[in-house]
Amino acid sequence: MAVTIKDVAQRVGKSVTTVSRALHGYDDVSEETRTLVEKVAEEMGYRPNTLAQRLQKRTTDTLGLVLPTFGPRFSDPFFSEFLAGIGNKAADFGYDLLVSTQPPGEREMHAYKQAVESRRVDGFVVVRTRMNDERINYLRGIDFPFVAFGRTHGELDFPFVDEDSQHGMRLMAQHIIQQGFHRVACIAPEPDLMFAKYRLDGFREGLAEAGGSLEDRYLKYSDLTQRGGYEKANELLAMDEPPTAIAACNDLMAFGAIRAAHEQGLAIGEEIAITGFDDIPMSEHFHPPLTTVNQPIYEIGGRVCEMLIHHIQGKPLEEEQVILKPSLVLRESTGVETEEDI
Amino acid sequence: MAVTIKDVAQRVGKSVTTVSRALHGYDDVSEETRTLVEKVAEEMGYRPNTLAQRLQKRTTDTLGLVLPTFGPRFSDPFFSEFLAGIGNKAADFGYDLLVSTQPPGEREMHAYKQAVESRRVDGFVVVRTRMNDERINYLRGIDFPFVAFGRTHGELDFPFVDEDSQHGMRLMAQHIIQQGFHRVACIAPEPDLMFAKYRLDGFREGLAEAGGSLEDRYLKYSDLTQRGGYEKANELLAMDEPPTAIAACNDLMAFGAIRAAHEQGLAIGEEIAITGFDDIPMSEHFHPPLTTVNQPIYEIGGRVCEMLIHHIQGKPLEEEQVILKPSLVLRESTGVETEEDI
DNA sequence: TTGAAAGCGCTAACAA
DNA sequence: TTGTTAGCGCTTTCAA
Repeated sequence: MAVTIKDVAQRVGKSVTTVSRALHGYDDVSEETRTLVEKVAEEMGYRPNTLAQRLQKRTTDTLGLVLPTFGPRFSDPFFSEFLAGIGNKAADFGYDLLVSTQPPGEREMHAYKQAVESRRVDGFVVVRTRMNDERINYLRGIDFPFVAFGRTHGELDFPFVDEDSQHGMRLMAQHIIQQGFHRVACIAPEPDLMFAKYRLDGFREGLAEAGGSLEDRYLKYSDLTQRGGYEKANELLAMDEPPTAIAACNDLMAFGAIRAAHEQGLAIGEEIAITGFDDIPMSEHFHPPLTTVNQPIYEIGGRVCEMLIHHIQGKPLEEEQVILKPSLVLRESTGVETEEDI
Repeated sequence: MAVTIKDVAQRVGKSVTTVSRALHGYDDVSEETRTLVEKVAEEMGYRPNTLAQRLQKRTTDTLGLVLPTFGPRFSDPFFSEFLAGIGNKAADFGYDLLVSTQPPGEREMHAYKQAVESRRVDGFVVVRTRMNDERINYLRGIDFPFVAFGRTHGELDFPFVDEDSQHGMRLMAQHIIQQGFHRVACIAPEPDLMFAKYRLDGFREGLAEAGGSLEDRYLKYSDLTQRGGYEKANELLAMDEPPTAIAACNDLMAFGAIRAAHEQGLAIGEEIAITGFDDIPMSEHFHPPLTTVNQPIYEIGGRVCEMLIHHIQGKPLEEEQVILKPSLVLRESTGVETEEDI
C-alpha cells in the first residue's frame, strides 16, 4: 500500500496539516519541522496522491484533445507531431493530456460534452478548425477554456494560434508561375475546413498577382490523405489538357499526386510541378523532395498548450491570437535544385 | 457550478446514499425511487464527478503510454496508428489514456516511476521492447500491471502481443531471392531493440534456406527514420559491389532507401529490390509501392489495451501471450506487378 | 427499502 | 508555529 500524508504525519509526530504545509513550502512552519518532514517523507517514499489533490483543488490538471480523424487507420504524421508538441509541454506544467480520436460529427461532439460534463478536463485544444465550428460554438457557449489551432469563419473572439496559410499559398502560387508552370491545378480539402478557404483564397490571389488564374476544371476536392491526392491527381492528369502544376493543400495529398505523376511517366519538377503544405519530416525525404510551406507543428503544439494552461489558470495571455508567418521550402518537386543534387 | 449527487438527493428528498444506489442499479432500491431518481438526475444534468469516483474506488481508470521517441520532430505514422488503436479501445472501457513521449533512458524511466508513485495510472502499455528492458524489469519488479507490444530477451513471464517478425522476415528473404535478387543487404535498427534481433535472425534464416547469406559488409544499422534509411542506403550503393536488394526493417527506412536508389537512377523493382516492414498506410502509396510485411497496428493496439484492462481488473486473460502470424504484402518495389499496373 | 456515518487522501480556514 | 475541523464528491458498510 502506498504511503500517505497521514503515515508521514504519524512518523513525524505532527499533524497532517503541518506536514502538508511543510511540504508545500509555507512559511508558517518552523525550519526544524520542515527539514524533518522533508527527510521523513523522502525516506518513506511519500508521493502525494494526485487524484486526491485534484479533487480537493477542484481541478483535473488535464487537457483534452480530440483528434478529428476519419477511419481507424489514421496515421497522419501531422497529428503525431502536434500531439508530441502538446504532450511534452503539458508535462512541463504538470498537466496530463487526454487524447481520443473521433470523426467529425455527433460522436465527436459527444466526446467533448462527455469530457466537460464529467469534469475530466480543464480545457481543450481544438485542432483543424471548421468554417462554422460546432466544437468552438459549444465551448464558447458554456465558457469553457480552450485554445484553437486555426481560425473560424465567424467572430474571432477566442484564443488561437494559426499560420497565415493564405499568405503561404500566395507565395506558393507565385513560385509555381515563376518556375514556368502555367496550367495550374489545386487539390483542396473539403471546403468546410477553415484552412481550405485560406489556402485556396491565397492560391488564387497569388496566381492573379502573377497574371494567372485557377480554372474551375483544375480545382479538385479531396480528403487530405495520400490516397485522395492520388485519385484526384489521376483525374487531373487524365484530362485532355492536363495541368502542368498541381498544388496540394497538404503534404500527404502531394505525395499521392507525385505517385500519380510518376506512374504517368512524368518528370516531376520538369514536366510537372507538385507542391504541398505542412513540411512534415517526410517531405524532405520524398522522391523527389517536396516543395512545400513550412509549419513548425511541434512548436505550434507547444505554444497552443501553453496558452491554454495560462488561460485555465487565469493568467493573462500576452497574445490571445497568434498568426505565424509561413515560409516556403523550395525543393525539387518544382524544379528547384537542392544541395544534395549539386 | 456543476450539479452533484447531493443536489439530486435534495431535490428528490432522499439521501445521497439512496441516489447513488439507484443510479448504480442496485436492487435494494424501490422501483419507484429508482425511476424518480433517474428522471431527476437526467433533468438536472447530473454527471458523477469522475475524480471523486476514482479517489473513492482507489483506481485511476487511466492507462499510461510513454512513446520512446528520439527528438521532438517525431512523426512516426506507426505510433499514431498504434495510439489510436489503444485510445479508442480504452475509451470503450471508460479508461483514459495518458500519453507522453520520452527518449529511451533516464528521463523515460523517470516518467514511469513518476506515474507509478503518484498513482496516476493503473497500468502501462510498453511499446517497442528492448533486449533487456529496464521498463519491464521495473514494472515486473514492483508487480505493476502492464502489457507489452513485443517480447524481451530474458524470461518471458509477462503478458504481451507480438508479431512473429522472425517468420515475416524469413518469408521476405525468400521472396527477394525468388525474385532474382542475390546480393542482399539489410538495414536494421539498433540491436538493442528486440524486434531488430527477430527480424535480422529471420532474414538470415530465410536467406540461408534459399541458399544465400547476409554478408557483414551488407549489414547496416540505423535509427528507424527515413533519413537514417537514406543515409545507410547511400553507403551501400556507394560500395564497389553494391547490393541488388535492400531489406529495411521498417517502412520508414525503406522509404529513405528508395529515395537513395532513385537518386542513383536505379530502376526500383528491376535493378534493385527494396523492402520494408509494418505496412503503414503510406507504403501502398509510395513510388513505387513498397513490398513489406503487414502488421495490423491499429488492431494490435486495441488488443494490447484490452488485455491490459482485463489484467488490471483481475480478469483472467484467455491468452496471456499472443504471437501473430505476419503476412507478406507484395508490391512493385520487388518487381511484383500490382493491379494498378496491369 | 432507506439513511447515517465513515472514509478515500488531500488542502485550507480558523483557532489556539 | 501548530492542530482542529471541515469539506472536495463519491461509495459503501452497517444499522434501522
